[in-house]
Amino acid sequence: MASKKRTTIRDVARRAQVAPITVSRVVNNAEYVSAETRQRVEAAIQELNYIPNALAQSLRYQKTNMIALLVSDITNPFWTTVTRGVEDACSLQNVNVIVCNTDEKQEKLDNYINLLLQRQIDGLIVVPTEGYNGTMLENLFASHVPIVMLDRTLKVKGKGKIKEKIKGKGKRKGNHTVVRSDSVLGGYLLTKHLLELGHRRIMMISGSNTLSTGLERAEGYRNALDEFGIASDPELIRFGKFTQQSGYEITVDMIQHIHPRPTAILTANNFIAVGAQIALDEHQIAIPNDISLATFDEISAQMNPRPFLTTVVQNAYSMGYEAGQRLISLLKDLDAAAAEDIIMPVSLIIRTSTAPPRSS
Amino acid sequence: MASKKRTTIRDVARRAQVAPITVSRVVNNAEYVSAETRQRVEAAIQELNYIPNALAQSLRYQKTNMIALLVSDITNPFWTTVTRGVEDACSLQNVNVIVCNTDEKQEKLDNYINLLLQRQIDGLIVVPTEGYNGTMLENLFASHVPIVMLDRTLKVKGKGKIKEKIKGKGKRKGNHTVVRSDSVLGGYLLTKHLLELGHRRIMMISGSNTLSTGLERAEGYRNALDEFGIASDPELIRFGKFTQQSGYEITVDMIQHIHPRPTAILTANNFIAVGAQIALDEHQIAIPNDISLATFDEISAQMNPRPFLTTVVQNAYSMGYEAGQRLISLLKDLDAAAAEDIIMPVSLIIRTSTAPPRSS
DNA sequence: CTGAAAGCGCTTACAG
DNA sequence: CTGAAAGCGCTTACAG
Repeated sequence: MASKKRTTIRDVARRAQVAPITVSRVVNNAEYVSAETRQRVEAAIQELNYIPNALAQSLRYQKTNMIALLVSDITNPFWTTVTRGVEDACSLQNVNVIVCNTDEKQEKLDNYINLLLQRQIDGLIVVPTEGYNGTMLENLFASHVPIVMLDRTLKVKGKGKIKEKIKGKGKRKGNHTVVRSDSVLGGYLLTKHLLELGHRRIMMISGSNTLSTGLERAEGYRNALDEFGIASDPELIRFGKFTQQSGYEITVDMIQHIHPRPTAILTANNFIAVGAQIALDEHQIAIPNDISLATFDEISAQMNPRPFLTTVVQNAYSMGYEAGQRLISLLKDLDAAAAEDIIMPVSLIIRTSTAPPRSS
Repeated sequence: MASKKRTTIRDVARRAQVAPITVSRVVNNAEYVSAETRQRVEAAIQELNYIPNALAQSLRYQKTNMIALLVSDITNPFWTTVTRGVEDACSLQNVNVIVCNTDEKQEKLDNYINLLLQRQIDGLIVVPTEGYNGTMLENLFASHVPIVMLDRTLKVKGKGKIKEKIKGKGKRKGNHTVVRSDSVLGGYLLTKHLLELGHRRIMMISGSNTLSTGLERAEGYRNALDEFGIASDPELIRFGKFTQQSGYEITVDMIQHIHPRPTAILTANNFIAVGAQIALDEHQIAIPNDISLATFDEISAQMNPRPFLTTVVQNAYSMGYEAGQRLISLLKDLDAAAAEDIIMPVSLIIRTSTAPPRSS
């Protein structure tokens, strides 16, 4: 059987007739190495096809130059775009990004965190999973590893430790900061738009009520109703999941059970919107003639080549980029965690899925 | 600023009043450690929240227990399913999988390979990118790192080294094997189905002609035509990319320029099919009344809740699982690379997108 | 059952 | 400009 050993710095040193440390100097093109020696070493590196062992380097440097991005659903185009932003911000600083898909599963998140800590990851960007109540996030916050909480924060019922540690609004210590979109504003803008069109019975189909995004988008909805002096009907606010399935089910349920029917629906993300669309479609309820539909986030271009949904868009790329930058500054100085949360702006795009209600 | 140092085995040893090696024994629950000592050490581990440094372990073991999966497009549900198969096969053996998305870009593939080799990855599962002509794959084959080439092999024009090394059919040495679907058979089955329905002008829209999958699916198509004694019209075979865009463009081009129009289209993957569908739709060409459409791979459930396309399906999950298993056996014994390529079966699912041609 | 020594591959001081 | 020693955190092989 062929030898499995990889070429080491010692092999190169022997071949170039120098000490290992000299090879190291050439590789890291540092300090004074005579042109002649350098050439000899470089030749040896070429000939032996030497690749430095990053494990040994990291062990010595006490730094891996790797950060991880833990996202909840890599198939969502929103997250692939965020990922691109993170990668671009990090590659400028020669930091490598490991992308891990938690698939909205707490065990996966916990496994990854554990694995990454073992592998001495320099820092983490974490999108917590729905309804998270695992233990690793707490461990993580207890560690000195810099963290950026992305998009969502956890809202735990009761005053758990995690809540305190994770909320972090205005907090001045700890090893993390938060980068997220202005969900409250987004919910407000969408609702206000519908109210201004004349809608009075507006249904909010949100995601998980264990996630800040789910709660805050509903909060913005309520704020707008308040502003217009409309009492919010509890029947018209539903929490579920941020999935197509959930959007579909809640919409069907609404169609069957809520009378009079709302004249507009507001969904808390793109997947929910698609589910709602399918349900409305199946029941021959026309958008916007019979019901208006507005949503957070764009539908993927593939599923929806000609966008027609009125939407609040988050700038996914910028959000990723900011998160990457912030984590890198934490890497350099953990105290930077004290800095304010980064709250990304959102903007309303009005398209043809929203119109005045028929009755008005 | 808070200390960034993580807890080491030495800290634990000090606390538990034992030697570091004893802590190591407890952690790896190996050999004889007295119950009393073990308890003391475990307590110290708990109290200090000790996490072993996998970098140091890997350096010592000369093994990382990590393999990487380099896929061409993580947004394609085919590849997410393959990924799940790889992960399941590997997790049974306590091997961790790093998933990297090359996005069909050669530079990304080369970067990842380089990075992963530096990080001493134990083995790789690689889906080469379209039109690859980089250098890292060659380096990789020159190394002793076990590799599984997945789904596609590279076809380089002329007899390049890479070609020889990668084709590997029946070869008895080297550090890799190939796991792929039976593309020739798939192309044959789809075409035969259309021929049996009475179609005689069948257009094949394939992907890249630098990839085995693109070429072999067209080969199966030609085989079936041969069998039915039909001369293949070069105008009716088109290579492009495995993308929706490419499928769309080629279909539009066909609609505008090819007369008489083919009565059936065969697309080499799901994305091409979606592009073709959209183009046909835009030109009010009905499926299957005006033209039949058959394809490789399923369309994602999201885009297509009620499947109606006649399809050759590859078992993506099994393919991933087999690839994972094969790589793990290579890890244990590189000579296993000598084993035969694994060629996964495909099967034809007939739905409503194919029907006899109108003229017949 | 427990520990001191040596070494995985590299780099940071420190000498020359 | 070049190198010998020491150490990053861990475990193997050898002593006791």
